[in-house]
Amino acid sequence: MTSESDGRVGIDELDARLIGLLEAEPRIGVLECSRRLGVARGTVQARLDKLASRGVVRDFGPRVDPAALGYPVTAFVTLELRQAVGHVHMAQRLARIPEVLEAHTVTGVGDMVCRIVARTNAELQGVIDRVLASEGVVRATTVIALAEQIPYRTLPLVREAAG
Amino acid sequence: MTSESDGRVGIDELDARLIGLLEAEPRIGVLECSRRLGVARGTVQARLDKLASRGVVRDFGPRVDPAALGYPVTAFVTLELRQAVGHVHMAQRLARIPEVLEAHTVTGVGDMVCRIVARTNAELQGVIDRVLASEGVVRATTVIALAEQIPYRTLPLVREAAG
DNA sequence: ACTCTCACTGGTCATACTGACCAGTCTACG
DNA sequence: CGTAGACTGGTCAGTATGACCAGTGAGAGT
Repeated sequence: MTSESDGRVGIDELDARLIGLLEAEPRIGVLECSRRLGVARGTVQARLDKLASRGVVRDFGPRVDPAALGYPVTAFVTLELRQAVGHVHMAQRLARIPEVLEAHTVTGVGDMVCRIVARTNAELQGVIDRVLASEGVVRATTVIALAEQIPYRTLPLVREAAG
Repeated sequence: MTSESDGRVGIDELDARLIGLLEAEPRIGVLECSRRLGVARGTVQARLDKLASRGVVRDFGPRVDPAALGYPVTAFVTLELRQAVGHVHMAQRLARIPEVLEAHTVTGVGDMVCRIVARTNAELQGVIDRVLASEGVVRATTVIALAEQIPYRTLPLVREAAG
């Protein structure tokens, strides 16, 4: 189970190669993976099962591109909440806005950070308005993402974890 | 092709249900999808092909959970760059740090926002140091994500786009 | 009214992947 | 030294896949 020397279960170099392979070509299937990695099919299957059961690989769901859906504008909004309003309550409100793709509570002056998208810069205003419509927001700071210099990735991290 | 009335190609309600289905249970395959959606298999296949070719569904790659990999700490770092240093150059430097999962150039006083992860809060410092080691960073603001109130999602947006 | 195009249906077909097994080998470890 | 765990290389039946096809219905354009 690739416990290096400590008790932690970690990631194998084979695991990393497997994930990398599936990342690059998700459609190839277990058999082809085993061929390319030079191991038996059962091994690949076992590794995948283990990665899935440990939660390292959550699933193989479709990765939707909001831009292709017609929402090319991305922005990050930092919310400062009135003390009285709980994060959970705020999160529930945000969850009802489809354009809110993600929300975190964070340290610092801002209490929450969320990622929102919109069809246009003009509509972005509308989305922000809906976010702010929730009473309890004392202040909000919005920055618009101009370019995705590094698109979301986990591969380097996986390789790093594999050692 | 689901052009509502304007020239734009959009998303169908069937498309949305299909994506939702695959999001919930990615392993079921085309045939099972067709059964659950009550349409012919060829239709599902055609829809999927179209969604893929239009880029709405980028791929079905493995979704890796950094926390399960041993990196439970997430933080957002806002970088203010010296004018002389180009974003591209900075992005290249950041790309070499595995813990940097994502980076955007943004409007506002900060010039870049990036998402980083670390094994512990202590190691987070190390990661930030590596980010700041890149000359050209005038100032950096870090906020640590305490909780993921809304995990990254696109389904509501897909449904919204489907109308 | 006619025809064209397009999407969908419901069916077939051969291919080949899947998940389940199994015995045997090798290594690390107590 | 013996055991547990991981990997190999093989088989097996079941079944999904991708590629087809003819026929139908709706909508657009002539």
